Amino acid sequence: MLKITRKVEYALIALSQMQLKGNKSLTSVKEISQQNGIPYELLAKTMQLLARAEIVEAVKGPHGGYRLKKDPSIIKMTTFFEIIEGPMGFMDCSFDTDCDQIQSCAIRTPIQRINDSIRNMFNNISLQDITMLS
Amino acid sequence: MLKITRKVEYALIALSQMQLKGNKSLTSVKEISQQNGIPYELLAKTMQLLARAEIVEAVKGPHGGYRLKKDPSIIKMTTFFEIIEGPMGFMDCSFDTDCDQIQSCAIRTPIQRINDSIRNMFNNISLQDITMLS
DNA sequence: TTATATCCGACCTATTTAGTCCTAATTAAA
DNA sequence: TTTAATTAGGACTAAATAGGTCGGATATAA
Ligand code: SF4
Ligand code: SF4
Repeated sequence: MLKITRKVEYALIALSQMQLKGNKSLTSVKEISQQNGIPYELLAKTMQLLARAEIVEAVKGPHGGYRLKKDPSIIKMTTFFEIIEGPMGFMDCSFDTDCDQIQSCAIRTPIQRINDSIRNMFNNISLQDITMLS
Repeated sequence: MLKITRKVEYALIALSQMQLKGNKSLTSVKEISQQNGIPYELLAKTMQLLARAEIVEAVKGPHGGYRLKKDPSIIKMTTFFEIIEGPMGFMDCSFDTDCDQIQSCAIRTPIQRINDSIRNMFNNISLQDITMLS
């Protein structure tokens, strides 16, 4: 419960490694997956999500790979999570309205406040805060 | 991702309802499950966890049920979550040491800080903060 | 032309979450 | 003393999510 997924972890590791190399040079999925013991195909798909969202830029062909496209310091963790995993919410009713109890639910309001606090917290953490290890 | 489970929600709803009735009278699982459209057996098992943890007190037999045993204002949400779902952590390495990358992992430290912030947040929210609707 | 990349969907597997079933044990009340 | 209502708890099944794999397409440097 309340865990991040491997895909998110892998993406963070990848970006962290790319930042180390500087954002001029390209880093391939192969390189990242080998150096960190991450399943190639899964990381590849995750990088594709980041490319679609224009977090990184892809260069195809031999000696291709990815490079950072946006400054990680302006990317919120909330955004990052949702690029990879889709809508994020503490409970179902925070992003869809399918719950039967939604009218009479006694805990919805207080728990929604917690949801907001968490979102708020991740809105104030940037990708840079995690990938720039210190 | 980052969602609470139904068991946690059901437990919160149950406790919320019990608090409304006052902590002298007993509330049965049947009553709670019917009034809130919650699966009886699942709620029953969840209440048993709370009883073992002495959050509530059980009374068997006809007209039996549960009543609050501890003051909800002194129970941290962290504790509550872990009673129901077991060890809570943002990633695997925050409560077990089985991850292969644990030595070389570039993101462990910064992400551990986030984990600590979340724990800290839930250490400062009491059960009462959620079950006493306002 | 070939080898090396990303791209992308379909698929499979494992794990976790959610829900069900069945059989005690306890006890108030008929 | 029997019956019905309640909690206790294990075994099981079903559904949803997470994690991982495969195959083929597209682009491009050498
Ligand atoms: S309405 Fe209540 S029970 Fe339904 S998802 Fe929201 S918090 Fe949970
Ligand atoms: S060591 Fe790194 S990869 Fe492993 S669980 Fe911890 S954060 Fe995730």
